[in-house]
Amino acid sequence: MAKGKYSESLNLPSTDFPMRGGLATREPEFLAGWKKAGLYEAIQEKRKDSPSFILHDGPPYANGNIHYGHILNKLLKDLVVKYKSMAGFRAPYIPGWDTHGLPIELAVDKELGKKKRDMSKLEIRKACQEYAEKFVNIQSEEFQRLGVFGAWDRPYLTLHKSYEVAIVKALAEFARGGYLYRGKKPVYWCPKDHTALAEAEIEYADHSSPSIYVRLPMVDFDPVVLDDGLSGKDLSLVIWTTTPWTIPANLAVVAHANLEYVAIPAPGKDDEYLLVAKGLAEKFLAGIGTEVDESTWIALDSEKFLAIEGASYKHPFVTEKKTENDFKIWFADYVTLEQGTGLVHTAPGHGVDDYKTGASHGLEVYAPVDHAGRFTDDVPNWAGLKTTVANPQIVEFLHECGALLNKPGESIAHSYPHCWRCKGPVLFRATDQWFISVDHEGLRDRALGAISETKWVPGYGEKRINGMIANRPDWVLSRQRLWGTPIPAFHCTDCGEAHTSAAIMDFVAELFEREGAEAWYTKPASELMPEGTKCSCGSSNFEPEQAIVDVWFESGCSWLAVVEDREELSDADLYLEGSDQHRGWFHSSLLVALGVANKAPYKTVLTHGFVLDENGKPYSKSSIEKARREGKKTKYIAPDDVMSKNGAEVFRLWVASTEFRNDIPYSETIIKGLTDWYRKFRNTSRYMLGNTSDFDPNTHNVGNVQLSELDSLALGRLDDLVARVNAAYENYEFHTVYRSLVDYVAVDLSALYLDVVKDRLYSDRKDAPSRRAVQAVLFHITSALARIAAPILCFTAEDVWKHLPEWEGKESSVHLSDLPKGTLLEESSAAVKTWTTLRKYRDLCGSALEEFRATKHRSEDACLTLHPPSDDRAILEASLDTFANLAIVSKVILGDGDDGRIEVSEAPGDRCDRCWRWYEEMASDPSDLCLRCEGAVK
RNA sequence: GGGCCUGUAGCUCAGCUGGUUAGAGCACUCGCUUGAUAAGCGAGGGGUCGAAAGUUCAAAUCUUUCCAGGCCCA
Repeated sequence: MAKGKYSESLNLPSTDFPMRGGLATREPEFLAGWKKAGLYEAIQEKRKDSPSFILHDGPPYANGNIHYGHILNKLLKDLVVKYKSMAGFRAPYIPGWDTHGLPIELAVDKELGKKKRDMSKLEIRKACQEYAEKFVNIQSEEFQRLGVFGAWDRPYLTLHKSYEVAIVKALAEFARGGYLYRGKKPVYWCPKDHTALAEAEIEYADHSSPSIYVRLPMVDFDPVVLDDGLSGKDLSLVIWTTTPWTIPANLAVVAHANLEYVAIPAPGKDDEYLLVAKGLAEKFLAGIGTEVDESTWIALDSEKFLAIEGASYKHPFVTEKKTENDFKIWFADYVTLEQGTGLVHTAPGHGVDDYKTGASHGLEVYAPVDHAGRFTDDVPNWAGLKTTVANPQIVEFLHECGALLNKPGESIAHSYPHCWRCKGPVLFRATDQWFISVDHEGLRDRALGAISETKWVPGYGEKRINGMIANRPDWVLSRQRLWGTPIPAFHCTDCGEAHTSAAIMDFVAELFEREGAEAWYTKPASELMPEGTKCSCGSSNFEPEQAIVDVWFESGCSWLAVVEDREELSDADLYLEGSDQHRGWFHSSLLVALGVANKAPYKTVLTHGFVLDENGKPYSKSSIEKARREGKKTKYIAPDDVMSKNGAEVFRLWVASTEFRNDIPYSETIIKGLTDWYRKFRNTSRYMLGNTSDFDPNTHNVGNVQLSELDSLALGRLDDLVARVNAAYENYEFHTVYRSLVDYVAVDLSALYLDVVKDRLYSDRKDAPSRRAVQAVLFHITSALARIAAPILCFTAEDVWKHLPEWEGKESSVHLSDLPKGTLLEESSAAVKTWTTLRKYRDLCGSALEEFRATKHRSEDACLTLHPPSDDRAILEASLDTFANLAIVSKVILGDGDDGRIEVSEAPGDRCDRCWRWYEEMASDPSDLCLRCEGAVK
C-alpha cells in the first residue's frame, strides 16, 4: 500500500529511545554512570532519616566464579533492597564473604604443591588470604555487573581483623556462659599424616579388609522372654565387622526394633542359639561356612523381641566396664539388612553412628588408638602396635578364645575411605574437640522459642529448622586445620590439661584487635595469655591450641561482627538464603546470637529453592559435567555467555519471574521467553515515550486535562496495577509483580489502550485538549511503569526514566524516586462494571470482525450492530462512543432484540483519507477529510 | 532409609476455605496491517490438573498409597 496522502500531517511518535536494548554494551555504561554519580550513596543519603529495613547479607564462599545459585540469591536480595529503598526505607546493603575454611585451604594446597612443605604456617595462611581476596574481587565485580546496589567498596570479610575479633568475643561469651567444653568425637583420621580429615578430603577406593563374625554370649538374661523354645538355652549375639581393631573398643551392640530376628542353633553346640536378623541369616550361615536346617530356627516374635533392649552380653576379652551401661544391646534406626547380621558392633570412639548410640546411652567415647594409629596402653595385648598390624592378631585371638565364628584370614573387598593426600586408608578415631553445649542454660529451648517468634517465608521453613535444632547434638567447634580463626585455648605442656576461659579470650580479642589473628602463629604462648596464668598442676608452661573455629560458627557471628558493628545498621530485619541454610547459616546465626545476646539475629527469614534444568535436575556446572561423564545429553550455558548476548537484565527478569519458594527452573527456552517479553516491554515503553516527546508535564497532568471515559478507565487500571504490585513486592512475591507487569503491558497497554488512543494521538491537532489528555495519561503511565519495574529492570527502567520529558522535581535516577501509590479497583464499582462489559463486547466483536478484516482490511471500516441482553444494553448505551473507540470501529449501533447477535456492516458515510474513519458529515474544502482532520491540517 | 517440600497447556504462572464445559501471558498456527514496521492488531489449536484408590451429590482443590524431582540428613 502506498504511503497515505496525509501521512506527513500526522503526529507520529518520535523518540531517540532505542528500539533494541543493546544491553550487553549499554549496561556497563549505566553502571559506570551510577558509580560516577555515587548513586548508592545518594540513595542512602536521601533515606538517611527514614525508617530502616536491614537485609543482612549471608556471605557466599570466596572461591570460584559465581554461578546461577549466586545470581539467583544476590538478585533476590537486590530486588528487596531496591524495592524497600523506593518504598521509602533506609535500606543499606553491605555485601559479605566467607573467606576461611577448607575449600580454600585445599585449593591453596594444590596450588602450592610441594612448596608448602617448606612454608611456615604464617606463609600458608598468607597464601590462603590472597586466594580468598582474589575471588572476593572477582565475585564482587560479577555481582556488581548484575546491577546489584550496595556498599561494594566496604564489604565485610570473615578474614577481616574486626571480624576475627568478633568471633573471639563471641567465643568468650560462650566461655563465660559455661557453654564451652572439651570432649571427644570420632573424626576421619589419617594415621600416616597424623591429621584429622574433613569429608571433602576423603577419597573412596577399593580395599581388602578382614571379615569377621563374632559371637557375644548374653549374660544375666533369660532368653525365654523372647521365645519359649529358648527356655534353658544360652543365647549369643552375632556381630560382623571389617575392622577387628575396633573390637577392643566395643561398648555396645545395636539392633533394629522393627526387624525380624531368629535364633539359630549354634553349630556343634547343644544348648546355644545364635541371634541374627532373619533377612541376613542365610548370608550369615554361608559366611561362616555352615548350614543349619531352617526348621530348627526359632523366629522371634517382634513384640517380645523388644524385651532384649538393655540386656547384657560378655565382651570376648575386655572385662572392665567403664560405665554401668557398657556391653548392652540397644535399638537404633540405622541398622539395615544390607550386610552383617542385623546386630551392629558399636564402638562409640570409632564411628559416627556408634558415637550417637554411645551419646544417647551415656557411653564413653572410647578410642584407645593414638595419632599414629597405634593402640595405647589401655589395650595391653597390642599396645604400641598399629591397628593394621594388630588386626590379624586380634582375629587370631578371637579365634583362640572361641569367639570367632568364621575362619581367621577371611577378607572382603569393599569401598573404603582413603586419605586424599597420602592415599592411605584412614580410620575413624575419637579425638579431643571443643564443643558448645546446646542444652546448657536452655539454649536449645530458647532457640526453639526464637524460631517460633520469627517469621518464616515460606512458612514451612519453621518446621524445617525447628526439627533440626530440636534434634541436633552438641556443636563441635574445633577443626584441625590452619585457615581460620584460632580457638583461643592452651594446653599445659606438663600435664596436658586444656585451658580456656572468658578472661583468656578477652585478652586474645584485645590482642587480635591490635595485631590480627596472625599473632597466634607468631607469638609464644606466654604473650598470648594474661600474665601469670598457671595450670592446676602448678606449671606455667603452655602451648597454644592449634585447632581453628568451625567456619559455620564464624559466619554465624556475622550479625555480631557486621550488623552490630556498623553504625548505619541496626537490628537485621531479613535474612534471605537458599533452603539449605536452614541447617547452615540460619541455624548457626541463631545459636550464636542467642548464646551471645540472647536474641534472634533476624525478624524474618526468606528462603529460596535451587536452580534446576528443564528436566528438574540441579543446574550447575559441576552437576552438568557429572551428567556428561555419565553419557547424558546436557548443555551448560555459562552465565557469561548469556550476559554477553542479553546483558544482566534477562537474569533479573528470570529471578523475578519464577516462584522462588520452590525450585527455580532454568533453560534456554525460559531465557528465550524472557527476552521476548523484554522486547515487548521495551517497545511499549518506546511507543509511549515517542508519543509524549512533545509533551510538557509541567503544564499538563492527569489532574488538569479533560480525560475521556476511556482515559479514566485506563488510569483506574494503572492504579489497580500499582496497588497490586506494591502488595506483591511487600510480600516478596516478585513473580506476581512480573506477571502483573506482563499482563498489563501486553493487554491493557499494547493491545488495548495504546491501539485505541492512536487515533487521537496521530490525528488530533498537536495541542488539542483531547490529545494532551492522552499524553498526560501516557506520561503518567510511563513514569509509573518505569518506577514499579525499576527494582527488576534496573537498567531499562533507568533508560526509560532518562527519556521521559523533564519536569520540575524529576529525580536524576529512577532509583532515587518514590514508588507510586495505587488503589485497588472496587470489584463492585460502576467503573469496573463498565470496563468489564466493554472488554467483553470488544472480545466478542473481535471474533465477529475477523472475517470482515480479512476482506476489508481495517476494523475502522466497520459498523457494528449489537443486540445485547438488557443488563448489558444499559451499560453499552451509556458508553457507546467509548465502545466504538475501544473496538476501533467507525460506528456502533444498538439494534433491537437481546439475543446477543453481533452484525458487522460497512460503516455509513465517507472515509476520511487522513484518519481513515467513516463519517456521515465531511469537510467541504478538501472533501476527503473529516471535520476534525480539516481543523488539524490547517 | 528419615525430615521438609514440589509436580496444572511447549514455557512461566493463576486457580481463595471442594461447586457450571480448568484460566492468563508468552510460544505455536493462520489471517490482517506497512501511520509503533528487525514493530503492531486479531483469530485459532493446545491440558484425562504426576498416577491410582477413597471421601462426597460434586475434587485440580480433602484423605491414603504410589511415581518423579529438589534440599537437608543418614
